[in-house]
Amino acid sequence: MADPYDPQAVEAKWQRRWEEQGAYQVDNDDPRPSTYVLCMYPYPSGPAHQGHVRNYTFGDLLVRQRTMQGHAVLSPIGFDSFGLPAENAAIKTGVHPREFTDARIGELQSSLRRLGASYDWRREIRSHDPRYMRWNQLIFQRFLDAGLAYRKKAPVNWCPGCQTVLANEQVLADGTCERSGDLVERRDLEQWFFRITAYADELLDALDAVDWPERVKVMQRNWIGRSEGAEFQLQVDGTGEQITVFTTRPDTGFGMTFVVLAPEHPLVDVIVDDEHRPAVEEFREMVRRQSDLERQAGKQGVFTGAHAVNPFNGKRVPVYVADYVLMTYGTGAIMAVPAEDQRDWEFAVEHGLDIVRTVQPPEGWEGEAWTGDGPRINSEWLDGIVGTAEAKARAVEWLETQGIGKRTVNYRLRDWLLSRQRYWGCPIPVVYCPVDGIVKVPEDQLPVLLPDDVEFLPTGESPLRRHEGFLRTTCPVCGGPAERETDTMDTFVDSSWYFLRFCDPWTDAGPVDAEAARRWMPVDQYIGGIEHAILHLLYARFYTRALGDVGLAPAEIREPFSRLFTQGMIRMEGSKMSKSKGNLISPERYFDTVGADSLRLFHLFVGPPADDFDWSAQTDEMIEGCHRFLGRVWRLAQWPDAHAREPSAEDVSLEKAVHRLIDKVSSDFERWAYNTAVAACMELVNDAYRYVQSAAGPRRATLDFAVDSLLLLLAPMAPHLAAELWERRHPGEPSVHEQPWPVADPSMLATDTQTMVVQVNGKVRDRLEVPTSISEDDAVAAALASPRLAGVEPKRVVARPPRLVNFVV
RNA sequence: GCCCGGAUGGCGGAACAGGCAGACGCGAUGGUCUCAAAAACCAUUGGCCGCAAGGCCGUGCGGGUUCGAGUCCCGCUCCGGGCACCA
Repeated sequence: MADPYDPQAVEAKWQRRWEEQGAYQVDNDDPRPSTYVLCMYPYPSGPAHQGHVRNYTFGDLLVRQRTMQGHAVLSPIGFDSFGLPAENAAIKTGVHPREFTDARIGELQSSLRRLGASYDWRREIRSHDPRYMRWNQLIFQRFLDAGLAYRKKAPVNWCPGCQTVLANEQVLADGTCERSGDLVERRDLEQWFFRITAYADELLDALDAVDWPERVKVMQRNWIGRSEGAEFQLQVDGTGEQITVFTTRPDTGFGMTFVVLAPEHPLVDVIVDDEHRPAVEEFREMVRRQSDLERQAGKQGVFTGAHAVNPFNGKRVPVYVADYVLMTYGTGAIMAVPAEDQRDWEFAVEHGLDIVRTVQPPEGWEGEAWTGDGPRINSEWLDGIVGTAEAKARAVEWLETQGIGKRTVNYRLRDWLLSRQRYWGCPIPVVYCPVDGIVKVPEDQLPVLLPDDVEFLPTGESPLRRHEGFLRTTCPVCGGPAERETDTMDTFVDSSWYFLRFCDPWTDAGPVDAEAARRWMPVDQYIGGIEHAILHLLYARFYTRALGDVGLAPAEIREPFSRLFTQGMIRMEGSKMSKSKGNLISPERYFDTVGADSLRLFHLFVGPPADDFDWSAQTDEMIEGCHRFLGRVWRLAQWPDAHAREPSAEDVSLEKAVHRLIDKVSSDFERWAYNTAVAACMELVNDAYRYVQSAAGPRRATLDFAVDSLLLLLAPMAPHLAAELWERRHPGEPSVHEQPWPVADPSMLATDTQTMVVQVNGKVRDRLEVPTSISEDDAVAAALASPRLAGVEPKRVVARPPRLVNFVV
């Protein structure tokens, strides 16, 4: 009898061998057709968690299968190694973020190797590697040259306790600082931005062509938030001032009964009259102190004392300042049409302002704004028009002929604020000179490195700010004293182009080698968590285009990821699995017991890869079940006795089942149905056990075909076990992963007979075994002959041979 | 509030194109082997009625289309996610 299945021994052996052989290293001049499979590179938080296991199991399956299918598969890995947790750890423990991060990377690497994931480790990238930082900084400077990076004053989250700016993610839902608990304020500070809005249209339109999950596309579309409308000018009564407003409903202009400016709008100061100035000032001050959350609480506002003229009907309307109008969208000013906008309606009711309907609402509609379609009323030359689209077009045309407005498009998307007042990130490579202003650090001095001799204190302020050696420098232009930029880049910058660097991570000539990028890009399959549906994926799409447009990458590569798969999240009792919640279940304990193959198989089997799943009390038992299955494969593959004989009906039947399995697993892999692929393999093993234990016993050739096929199919799923069993069965031959992916013989896919359902009025009355090729007449005759249908006199017959016959009585 | 998903046995899930609901696994029950246990193997396992043959009910709820609906349509309920005063 064969030795028992010892996953630890088998897995260690094959992991060592793959490592020694460089099994999944691929060269850029590899003659085979190219495939680029990429899992989102991880933030190194320590040993892998189950979310990593899931992600890298899916990726590894694809890498191994495509390799067996004859492709040169680029499968790189790296680490998104800048970020706040390392800095927080430094503040807490005094360990330098670099030391901390390198240790976490070591742990995660070990987990990935023990999982049996196959990478070209020669191409590894770490965001905090000076060789990567150099190019990060060069890209920034080229963007600066091209006007794609700029600096401007922007409202930011300011924590008075920590004396620093916070990222949005660090502000809790109740508007307080996650660290100090202080109420976060808004402050206007100079910040760096990337001009992602310049690409808004292209980023939106190109979504149609990518093979991505529809919900991710929808999220990106909503995030970009394109809305078409018109901008036009209003005269402020008694002054020379004009207010420009943006609206998506120019067709409702006759219903404008007031105008609202955002509290931050620069015209407020100019148009407010003396009587109302104190109240307006007080209101603006109150809004300035409010958090976003408070601001959303209600609709408050005050009258400025000024009036504007509605150009549609020449009427004087009051100008208000209100918190529900945002300076950051459109022009920061609106024409308020309470009858057709619910927010304006509420404000009008609160302040006793006029409401004039310009679209006739349906019968019985009252007490609210009507935003639907309907005949125009109170609108002079628009009266009677029913279609909103037509009315809009007419209104815009009118604004244009009057010379006071034009058709415009607005986006919800804002430019990308990339500065972070943090230490553990890539320094922004500029200096500030009192004479020459913003000056780039000369290219031959890149990268600007982070100084090591810094103190990490719980003040929240970046240590760079207090590091004189870093801060004080000389101006590259005039040689005079200058101050270095102490902000670092958002870590999303690092992850926005790493996939391009993977194509040739060695080149010294620039961030991206054009030839290598042309060979591998775009990524054929990108795999990662749904939590990156918006930011990372949008930034990467922007970066790929911008790099092309500034000449740092081939300009024809626009979309970085042609296919995207977003795996579901692992939850525990309904909440997202994360380290901060302390609910991690380490994969290491499974590696040490049932082995990596069993854990991999579990993740493939537990449910659809795109769905979330709950890690529950039952999960260990299910992993145990996968281990049990692999044990059955282990013993089946080394089944001691089998005979040589002419194939019997049972032999042919098993062989056909194997062909169907090959067909099913292949197509299930393509449609991300790993769970049913595993189930089908289990079913075949069950069949095979019945087969080998039958009275006649197994036929050697049939059993070998079944087992070898099974091992080939399992090779991407349970790679260690498949490799070990294949080697035992085929000593001296190339390994299972070097074999071609099996292909089913179409002539063996068809079955001779199948079950036909006989129904009466749609209810199953009998099941008959019939030839697959049965004719309609024969099917009906066979069904009628069933003793279970005695006395049935059909009024109508629905025959769908060979699946079903239904009699209507 | 708006936009997307989802709801199937005790549990995870399957049913890919409107045609056998519950594949596969977990759990449970019974059996074989064993001094015993573990492991392994075999069998049963949606609910109700029935000795049985068999029958009835059953995919969140209420309608509808169809010979036939988990699947399509209309109206809800609940759960999850995204966006959220975006003019």
